[in-house]
Amino acid sequence: MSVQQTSPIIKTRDAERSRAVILNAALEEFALFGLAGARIDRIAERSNLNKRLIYYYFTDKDQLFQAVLESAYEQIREKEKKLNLQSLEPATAVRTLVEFTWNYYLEHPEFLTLLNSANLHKARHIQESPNVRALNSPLIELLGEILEKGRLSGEFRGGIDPVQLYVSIAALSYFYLSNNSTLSSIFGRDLMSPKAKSERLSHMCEVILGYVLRN
Amino acid sequence: MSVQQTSPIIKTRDAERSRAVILNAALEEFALFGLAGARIDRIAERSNLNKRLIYYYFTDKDQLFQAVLESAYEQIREKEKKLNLQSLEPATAVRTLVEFTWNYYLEHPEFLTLLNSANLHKARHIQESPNVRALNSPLIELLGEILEKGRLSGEFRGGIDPVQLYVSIAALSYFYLSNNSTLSSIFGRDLMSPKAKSERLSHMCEVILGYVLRN
DNA sequence: GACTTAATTAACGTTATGGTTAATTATTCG
DNA sequence: CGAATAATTAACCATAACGTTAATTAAGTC
Repeated sequence: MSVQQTSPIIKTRDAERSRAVILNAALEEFALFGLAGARIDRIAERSNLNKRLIYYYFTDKDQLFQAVLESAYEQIREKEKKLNLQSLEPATAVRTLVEFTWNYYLEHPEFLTLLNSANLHKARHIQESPNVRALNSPLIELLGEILEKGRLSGEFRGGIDPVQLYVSIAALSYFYLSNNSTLSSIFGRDLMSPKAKSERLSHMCEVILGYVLRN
Repeated sequence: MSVQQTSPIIKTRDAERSRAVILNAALEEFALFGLAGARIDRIAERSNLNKRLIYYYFTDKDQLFQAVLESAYEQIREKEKKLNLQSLEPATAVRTLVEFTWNYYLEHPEFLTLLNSANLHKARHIQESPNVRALNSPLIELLGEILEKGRLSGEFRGGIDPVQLYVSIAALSYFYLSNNSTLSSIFGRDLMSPKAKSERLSHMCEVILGYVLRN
């Protein structure tokens, strides 16, 4: 019975797979250490692939970072689409967006640290990426329509700028999670306990809906 | 007439001054490149002092970063105190806090990037700094009192957690400014024009006061 | 004004790091 | 099957980066 012996593990070659594995390892590394703190050698180790392949597929560290960013944006945009906000009542749509944003950031802390790195570099990597800029959040237009619908039915106040609202919705979750460590330290209070998290979500919904709803 | 010739610039020695110069140069460097991206050699150049002095006064990069953080926190706490919120009407106090936060972040972008770096490192440098933790935002207690006063007079709603409110106030300004580059890029809209900035401040005041005020 | 101590400097050592060279092994395709 | 091409590897290079050694110069002190 000649079973696969010990571990010579015959690796079948697959460019797509290798590329994806590297991208994922890089995502982890960049999220953990930032762009400057990330180590190419460590990304190679993480992916169990030869370092040279990173350069083979991504040219250099910056382009690798750019690719990681692009992929991260694609992923959140993908999930945003699935929300189908246009089919919901305006108030429900806004609440759903708040909840989605919160949960997405909670489940993807890498996304936050990645964006922080991108911003430290003045979004250079995004500007150089036609891909990301093309994804140009159609969410904003959708949110505009939702606000208009709500205003016409009389339940929303008028004059709300969808960009301001979107930024505020993101801000409330983002800051709490991204700065959780310093905040918890300063306040001497665990902001990530289940109770704290649920209180945060309630609070954010109250703030945002309180603002949007005419009353 | 033997005037101070050319430029041998007799440097008087002053430990306090040197320490302060280094601290300031380090603040700039860390704010610009993050902890990992910052270069000790560059900090030496920035301060026009010998590199060895950095180690002489601050031991190593991490402790230097910690000192920079401590100093940054001290500065904002100092300014917060001067607001004298306790002497204002509750609604005015809250509005003042929103405006102060916005302006402070606007005038001190280094503070934001510094905090981002601190958070990337899980606030390790703050936990190791009894100094910062002692500064334990007395603002929260003050805010609690303001909320209570507003509730008693009937103009504020009840049941507001001062920590949640404080985090939200900070969040609205912080995220907008810290993530300004990516946001501007994604939305294809300059968020830092005077008009955009003034709109942002109005929006934030509406959101926060709308939440706090009973109506 | 010699002596001690504190501030400052130049030069150096070691390791880590991004990136490359050049060879090798698998895969594809006529 | 055999040539051409694509994926993968090991070993290497240059330099940048943190931190140190050890000497030097200014400031106090008696």
